Amino acid sequence: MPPKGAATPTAPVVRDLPEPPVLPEPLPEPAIDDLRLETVLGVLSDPLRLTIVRKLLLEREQFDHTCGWFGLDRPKSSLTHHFKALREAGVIRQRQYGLERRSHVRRADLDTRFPGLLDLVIAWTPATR
Amino acid sequence: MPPKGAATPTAPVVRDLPEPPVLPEPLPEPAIDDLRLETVLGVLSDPLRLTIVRKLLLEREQFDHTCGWFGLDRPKSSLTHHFKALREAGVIRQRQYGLERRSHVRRADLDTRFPGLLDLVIAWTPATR
DNA sequence: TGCTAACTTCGACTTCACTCGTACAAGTTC
DNA sequence: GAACTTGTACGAGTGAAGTCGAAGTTAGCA
Repeated sequence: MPPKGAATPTAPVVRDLPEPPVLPEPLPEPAIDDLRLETVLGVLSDPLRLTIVRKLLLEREQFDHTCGWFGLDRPKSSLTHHFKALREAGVIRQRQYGLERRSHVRRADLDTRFPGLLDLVIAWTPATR
Repeated sequence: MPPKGAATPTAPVVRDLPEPPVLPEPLPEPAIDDLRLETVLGVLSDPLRLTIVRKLLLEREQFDHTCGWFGLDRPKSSLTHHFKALREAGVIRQRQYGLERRSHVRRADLDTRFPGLLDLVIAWTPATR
């Protein structure tokens, strides 16, 4: 992921950028050494959450995405629940951009602690029934 | 422990049961193409079941093992529950040897469908607390 | 100042999974 | 056949997790 917090010599006067010049702090999440396999597996054992993580991995991972970007047909309160579960298990990182809460997969951390796991998520396809 | 299913010729009357084959048939289990990642992850998200699978993988995998072999400090009915869950998810194969029901990991099937997953189980260690 | 959008928090409901006691079944051994 | 061993089946209790409506919070904006 490219570091975009570098102070540019040209002071930004344009304010409608999708990405603020300073990256917001991530919401509370477990440190890489606190990631637990059983917790990560448990949080990934849900088809909806597998869909979320897989979509994050496949499409434009270099950017964060809002909850609404996924186009999931669930109430917002349900989505909040699942995104929170993913974040507290250490699978995704969430940052607050003004009103929006954007997410991306902690790919480097997961590849370090559980190599190959995200490849299984990418290869996953929903059940056909 | 080797299988001891050899029928003794001193049996007075052969019941109307079929002659036992060399290797007992596996208990009902999903075919390899029916293995579902979300189901396998869900069944492996339990520390006790991770312990069972990891022990099967690490110690003398070439043999089947009975439930009692694991030395788990749980009632038998609880162990039955977990072994059944593992078998129905496709993680282990169980065969009936007389009184005993022996289990081993479906390593080849899992490596084919979910490469790298069992390596994560082997590398897993229980939480220290 | 008030409206809107994006998301959270709360709470209730439901469903599901884990735990385990009890009873039962099937081989083994004496 | 009786006792023992190994494990299953059933069912109840408990707690965790998913679902989602309703109300609240916050940032941007007119």
